[in-house]
Amino acid sequence: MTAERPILAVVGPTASGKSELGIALAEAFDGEIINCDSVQLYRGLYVGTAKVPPEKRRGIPHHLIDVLDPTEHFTAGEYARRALSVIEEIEARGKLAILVGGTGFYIRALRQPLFPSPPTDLVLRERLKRILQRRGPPHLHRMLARVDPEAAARISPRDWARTTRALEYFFQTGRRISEAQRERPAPPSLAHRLHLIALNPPREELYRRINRRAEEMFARGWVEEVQALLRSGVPETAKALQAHGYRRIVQYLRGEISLAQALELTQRDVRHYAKRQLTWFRREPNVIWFHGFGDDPHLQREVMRVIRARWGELLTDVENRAARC
RNA sequence: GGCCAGGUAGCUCAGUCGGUAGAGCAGGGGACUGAAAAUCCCUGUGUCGGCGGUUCGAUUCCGUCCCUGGCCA
Repeated sequence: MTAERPILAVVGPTASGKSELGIALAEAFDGEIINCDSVQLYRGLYVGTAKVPPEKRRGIPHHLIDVLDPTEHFTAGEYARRALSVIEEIEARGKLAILVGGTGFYIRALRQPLFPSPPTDLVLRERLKRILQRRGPPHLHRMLARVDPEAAARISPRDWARTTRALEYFFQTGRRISEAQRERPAPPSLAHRLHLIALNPPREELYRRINRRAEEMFARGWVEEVQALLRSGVPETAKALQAHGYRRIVQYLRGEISLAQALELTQRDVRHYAKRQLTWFRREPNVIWFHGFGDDPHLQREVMRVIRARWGELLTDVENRAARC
């Protein structure tokens, strides 16, 4: 069996150097980058998102970045559709598609499509949210148990996010989500060509980087960015403002916590998140792990070596071509 | 130097009327089917400051020493 042209995804915990590695790979193999980070999709959030600014992209096209307003609602299903069409465009140009980002759920939704579902009914969601606030998660869970016992059995009574989703689906369609979830469509034909380049740096060093990066972001005007967003009319409840740090700064601006607490809580939130990301990617198929940071030139060379060994003849090898001339 | 209050898990502390101890946070592991930077689940052996004494048995009582904080000189 002959190898097929790969689609790469640079994944791993936040602050592990995915963006740098992605750009290095795009330069080496004539690629374009597709963002796979649920927050970098939003415009107006810069200080706290670690987006690579356009002037540092070294001419590499970046897709699905800054494509949503902070108030816009977005889903993994929508991401999968858009990423799929971007991948097709990139490959039609004869380029290598490189997904870069830490949102594992989006990659999974791309590889293994979600069951068919109507788009989120935000009015219904708001109603359920009010019930949740008044009566608490177990009450919602009891509602679910009445209409979809199977789903309720699988979802923890305190897991209000999944409970809400299951109820939403039921009220929108009259069907049980536990049945619908079995009806996953066939994966897109390119799914099996997707290979994850996963970064797993030393944990202590990763946490040090996360802590330091959060401090720098505060020093670079993170609070001011949030104030500007709020002033421009973005509500505190906007999805984009629920991202790490952003939510803590909103709490700070409301006087609920001190600035020092906002920083500490942000650092902790991000560390927890990094750990969850690692848990997620450990479960994914088609993963090649690398133990280090993506901005480390040694690691970059190692990744390129592995890619060449595996798909060399299928890729446009910019570096080797240059060497031959 | 004197008096007082403390020294128990990485941190903050609870507790044992004497039978070798447990919470929160941190840390670790896991789940994840259209909010995913979301949401949820599991996970606690540590010379109970050191050394002596009393006791069948001391982290707990007594003595002493060391350390930290406060007040007084």
